[in-house]
Amino acid sequence: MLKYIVLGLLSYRPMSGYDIQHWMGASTGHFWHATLTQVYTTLKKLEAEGLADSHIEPGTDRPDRRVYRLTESGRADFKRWQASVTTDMEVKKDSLLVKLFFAAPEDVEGLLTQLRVQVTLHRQQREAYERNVPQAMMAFLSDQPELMPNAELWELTRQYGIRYEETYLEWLHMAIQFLEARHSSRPTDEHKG
Amino acid sequence: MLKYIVLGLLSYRPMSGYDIQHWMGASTGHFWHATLTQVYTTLKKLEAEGLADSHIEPGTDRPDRRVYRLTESGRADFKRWQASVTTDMEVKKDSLLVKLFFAAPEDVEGLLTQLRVQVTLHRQQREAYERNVPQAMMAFLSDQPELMPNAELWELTRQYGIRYEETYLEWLHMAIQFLEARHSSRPTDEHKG
DNA sequence: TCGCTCATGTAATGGGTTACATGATTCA
DNA sequence: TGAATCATGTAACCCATTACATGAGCGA
Repeated sequence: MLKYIVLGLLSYRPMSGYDIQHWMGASTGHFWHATLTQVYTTLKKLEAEGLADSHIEPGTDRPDRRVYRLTESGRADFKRWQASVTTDMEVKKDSLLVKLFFAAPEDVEGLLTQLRVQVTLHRQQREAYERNVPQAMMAFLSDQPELMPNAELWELTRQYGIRYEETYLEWLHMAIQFLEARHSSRPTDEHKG
Repeated sequence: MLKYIVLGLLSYRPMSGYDIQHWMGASTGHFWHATLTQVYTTLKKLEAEGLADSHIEPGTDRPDRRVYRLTESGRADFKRWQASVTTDMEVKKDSLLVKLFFAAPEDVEGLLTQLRVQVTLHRQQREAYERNVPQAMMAFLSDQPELMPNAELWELTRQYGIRYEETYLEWLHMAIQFLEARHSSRPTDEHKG
């Protein structure tokens, strides 16, 4: 799958591995990410498969860059993938839910701590979608104004991110309220006889 | 991570690999899943690490089963994990969003097809949370009524699943409406939630 | 001086999927 | 008769993470 994000970014313009990692973080980062290592190995594989080619761009006061460009074959492969209909739903793995599911029901305090930390994290994530992501999109567009029509699609995925975080936060509040209510209705051992 | 789902299920009662796969599908299936192969290899590793032990239960008219049971060490390891606070947010990878992000803006028809298929899939998923998941929980509880207090936590994760699917569906409708409007005034099939 | 950004990669390991291999019983 | 359920596993492969290795320039 990372293959297609890399092909997708290269379909906009030629890029180095470093560029790809950078723009991936700013654009698809909230629904797909990868480490730099993975990007470099993916690019190497794409070149071996003939879907991209590369050349070295010497840097004057910066390190040399290996810049990759889509080949015709690469562009065709990407279009073929775009046209294929996605019919499988991948499970969104979430270790917080695993923890909650298998928690000891009597350890309400521990659970509440976990959930409150998540509230902070998901708020930060929502902030990022509202501030950083639009900024990154603008930065990209100022380099390539011809991608303006694509920005509408980017915006749809950003809307998804915002809605997702809002739902997560609402659910967290609900869960916290529920557990708090349970907790206070259960007196501690000291009061029992 | 699968390690902890397996430990979690074994903390309820001793089980075979087949059992674990079965109950995982019915319980944590919507936020974590695994193939049978993976379950068997995970169990083997748990036994090698001394976190579980196993014995063969001969089957009379069915195949023999290798039943695993948590060791003290396994129970301690699981508790340690439960107490550790989850502070990293894992990115929920979604190839549909990748496709949407990198789509050709002029191919509105292709996009609409993709999105409409997703509506069907996510409706099915929502149905599953509303019908199959509660049934599976009941089935498990009828075997082990003492897990009744845990069922409240299971229910919280189910609520998460329902909310997630509803948000996804709302977002899909929004995206479809948006693209239809852009595309001009071509009437299409209905898609009500 | 410390940390960040720029810039490239290899090696080892771990996690997960697919294919392969086997075989009885039950139900439509 | 054919599919589903029950039940176990190995081998090969692919994908992803972490650690390792290098090194210049810039701003606080």
